[in-house]
Amino acid sequence: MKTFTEDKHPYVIYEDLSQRSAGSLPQSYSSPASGQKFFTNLNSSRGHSDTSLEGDECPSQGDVFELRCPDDQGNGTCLLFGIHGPSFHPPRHLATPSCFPNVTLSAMASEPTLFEMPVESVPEMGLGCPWFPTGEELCDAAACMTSRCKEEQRGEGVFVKEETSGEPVCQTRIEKCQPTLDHMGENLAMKGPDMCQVRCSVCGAVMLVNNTKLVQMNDMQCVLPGQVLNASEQQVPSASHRGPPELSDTHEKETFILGQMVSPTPAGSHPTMVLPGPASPSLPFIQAAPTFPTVTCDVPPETLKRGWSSNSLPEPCISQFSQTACNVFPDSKGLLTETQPKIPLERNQHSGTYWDSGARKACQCMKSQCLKFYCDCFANGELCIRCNCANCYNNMEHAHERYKAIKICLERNPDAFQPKIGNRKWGKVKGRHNMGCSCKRSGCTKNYCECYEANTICSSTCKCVGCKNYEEGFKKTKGVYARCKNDNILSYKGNLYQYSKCPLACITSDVVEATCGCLIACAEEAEKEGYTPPQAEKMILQEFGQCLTQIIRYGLDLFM
DNA sequence: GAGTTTGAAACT
DNA sequence: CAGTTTCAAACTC
Repeated sequence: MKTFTEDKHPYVIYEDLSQRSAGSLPQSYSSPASGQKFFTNLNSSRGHSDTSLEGDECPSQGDVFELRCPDDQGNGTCLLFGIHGPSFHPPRHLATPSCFPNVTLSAMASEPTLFEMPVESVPEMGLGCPWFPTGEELCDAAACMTSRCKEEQRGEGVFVKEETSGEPVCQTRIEKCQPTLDHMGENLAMKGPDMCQVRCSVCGAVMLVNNTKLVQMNDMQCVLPGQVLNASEQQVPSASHRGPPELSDTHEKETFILGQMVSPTPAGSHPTMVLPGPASPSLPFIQAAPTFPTVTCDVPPETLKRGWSSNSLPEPCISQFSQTACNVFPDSKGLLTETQPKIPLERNQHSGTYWDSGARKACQCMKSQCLKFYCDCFANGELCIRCNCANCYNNMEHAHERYKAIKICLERNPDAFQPKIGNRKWGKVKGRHNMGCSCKRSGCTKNYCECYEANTICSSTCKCVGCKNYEEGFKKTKGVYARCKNDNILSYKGNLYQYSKCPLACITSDVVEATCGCLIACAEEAEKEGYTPPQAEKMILQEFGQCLTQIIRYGLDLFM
């Protein structure tokens, strides 16, 4: 194992893949950034790469890991695992599907896809961090669960999923659950109707869903091709389902269900179909389930015609899993169709992501295929759902193209999908725009301005001209500074020429005052945020550096 | 709703 | 890296 630092991110790389396969790799390692301990799930007996992170502690902010796990041929498959949280927007990490058979992506995509994991919300589970895929990945997983399968309802809430060959591969049961809590302590059930739990009785795959939102999923491993135990024929499973013996053996020996190691279903017995009660101690994470990116499916359950019952996983979600993404809507005759009416949302309906509780803004991209940052959906890391776009590729039907686009963006800017608004707070407004704006005509007082649109004031990172986007209270107390630091300095251009041709002449008393204003504001902010003196000092120095940079830049501009 | 304006993103 | 083009949202009429 090698640890090194590249850019700001520490990496851990397993170079000797045979070492890992042999099981000699440490069962745990420490984050080079935080010192936190991680456990690697090194169950190599399954015959395929299944490296995952299942530690008793969660990754911390800033941790980025790169793991290599071998595929069946022993080739190293690169897995990037980045943790940038905690933040409201979950961090992202890249993973190759083959590395995570437990989330069944291997059956869904041939290319890596984005994972997301809200590190601050991981509950204490005893066995460590489960994977918390996005709604998108949940769709993938569920699609995997349903791919090659057809659903057949056998009794209320019980479904047998069969391969098209007719051999059952998975049985699930759906039951209503008691309200679950997200990491903010909010009651998810308060946000939506019936909460259901979907569990595969064969392998323990678990999803939490409600009528409109698929909330959580755990262990979808039963859907892996060749890894699935035949529920009704466990004693003598067919070769097509058992897969390599070692896979099934492993599967039978160790199955993680809801964060607990449980005994496998006894051979020959009928799989247990009764779910533990919602308050069952065997469901520790349900008590404090983290908030998930949710996928809204707007088809009323009563309109569903087949498959899942009205109090279960809704049909549109299933559709979305296979990426006819919530496009199944009842037509005038009440029949489900694929022609979803595109519903324009109100303008300025805040462009919240699906992390927000509010409605998501629909894009109207015409030429970008929604695979460029022109598209807000794509830029927010979302799939286009109910958008008014044309020739959209920002969906799982074009997962390959989408992945490529994501990859390009990340290559161009590794933080491309990080939220643009930082956590720093200025008065009542939200944080700062990380990149700053470059407005020239709008005065930063219209929604053209990203800072203004995000309800943030412009900062020294902005390159705007004629900025009027500053905090009013600041204007009264801080004088010159209040005119926006950036614009403030720019505004001296005219006067500077009058003084001298020395670049230092740009450091007028006004500029000094403005700079001091910046620093004082920074100090006040640090105080308000409760930063420690070293933190505050660092923050102020950084601010000072930015001010100096601006002064130098504009000074040079003026006298060149 | 069509046309214009705007600024971010993409491109050169 | 700067200038230009493309793009989609915001805005105006």
